Amino acid sequence: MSYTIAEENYIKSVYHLQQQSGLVATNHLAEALQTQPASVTDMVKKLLGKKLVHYERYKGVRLNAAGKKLALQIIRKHRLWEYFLVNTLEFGWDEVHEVAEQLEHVSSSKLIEQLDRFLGYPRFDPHGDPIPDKQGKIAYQQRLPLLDQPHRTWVEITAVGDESPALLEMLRHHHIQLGTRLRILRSFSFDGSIEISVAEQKPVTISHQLATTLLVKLVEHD
Amino acid sequence: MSYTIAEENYIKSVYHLQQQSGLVATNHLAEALQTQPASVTDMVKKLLGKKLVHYERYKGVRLNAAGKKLALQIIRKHRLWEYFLVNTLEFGWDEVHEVAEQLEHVSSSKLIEQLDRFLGYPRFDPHGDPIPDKQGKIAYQQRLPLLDQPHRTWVEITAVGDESPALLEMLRHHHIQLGTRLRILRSFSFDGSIEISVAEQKPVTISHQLATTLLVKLVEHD
DNA sequence: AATATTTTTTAGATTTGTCTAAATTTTATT
DNA sequence: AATAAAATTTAGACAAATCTAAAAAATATT
Repeated sequence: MSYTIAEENYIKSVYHLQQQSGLVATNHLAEALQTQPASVTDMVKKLLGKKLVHYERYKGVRLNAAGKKLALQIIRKHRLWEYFLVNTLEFGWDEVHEVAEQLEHVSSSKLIEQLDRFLGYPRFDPHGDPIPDKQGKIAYQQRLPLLDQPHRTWVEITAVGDESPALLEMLRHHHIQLGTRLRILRSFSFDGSIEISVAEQKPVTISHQLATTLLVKLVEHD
Repeated sequence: MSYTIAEENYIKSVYHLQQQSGLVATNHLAEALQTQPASVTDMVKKLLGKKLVHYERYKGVRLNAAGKKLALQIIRKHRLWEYFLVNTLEFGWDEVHEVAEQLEHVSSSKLIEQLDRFLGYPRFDPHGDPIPDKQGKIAYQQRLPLLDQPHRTWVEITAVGDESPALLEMLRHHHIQLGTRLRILRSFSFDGSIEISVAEQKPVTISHQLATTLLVKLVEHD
């Protein structure tokens, strides 16, 4: 079976929203999709007819198994294209979202398989979000706030809080990207800035604001 | 200004059909687009409203300057994606058309510019059709039937007659592809087959049927 | 030239996805 | 518990792109 672009966008939005709220409210979905609540009700009924969601009037929507599978396929396509745009076509990460929104609706299983292969089966997109595999399986990874980590513990950057070009510029300046290893050496109570050592280089200081955007996992260091 | 997928498909079809016939007939367009003549009339009126075509009732359509420019942009996207699919993602050339039909409607000038750059600014797609450049300029190349060429004259393959997997298999077997240099050594009247020398290798014989699919340009050989 | 055939257009209907305005249900407040 | 407010659904309408059937124009045939 195949789905329209509008249907795919609804399914993707429901998936993201239900991660937080379980049942997704009509108004919530309407806001996410920049549309009217009445339109949401209409479309949700259609998705119910196509057996992709559970839905009860005045209660809310959530995906059933088929809906989740579809959502993961779409998210897989979206994130693979984002990875492609950043790593192959040298897009800045602030420029990829809109284009990936379009590319994710191109329907060809061979295209996605070959793209995945060409890219080397990446498991995380440029923002650190996991790329579902062909079966929809997601690799999980810790995403702990850097600022919660004890001093001198080695960690690795797994994601960043936003996708602004300003943040990207900042990170480039400090040679920080996904996968970069670092540890906190000390923190300053005056302005909340912290001193870190990036990949065993000499220490640098970064602002509190920058530090809060960084999410990490714990790693053993030798 | 931006256009719907339906509008883009009409513009592309008019472009291809008017190459041959000048003015494009409603029925002709309907057949090419696998739709009803009545639908074509409706859409042509819309394209007229958007100032992309010349149109007179009962006479036919043709693109104006704006329509031609748009058509070339779409064809550029289509052929760049085909090149990408074959050369980067290792698609067989019989598998690319349907996917490129979808990708050509993705709208992002940065995407196309970066793709073009990544591919090395190719001027011909995998079938030998020219890829319009950013300005819509097309590189022309001779496409002479191989069988019309005098014996012992060096030529280079510039295009092939069809895109079947069977032909692709045949060409791979003989190490013939776009850009391959060869010359006819002799021809056999019995079955129309010809003996050729591919890239100075030892001569091989190919069938008349295969030979007729090959289009070439003349080259100087040293 | 008159008639038949083909091509094209018009008229009216359908589907998809959306909208506004009004009605209904749920939730919050007094 | 009654009422006010918020959320949601229903009803009816609209634009885009298509369709079928009928009418009109152009072309071909006798």
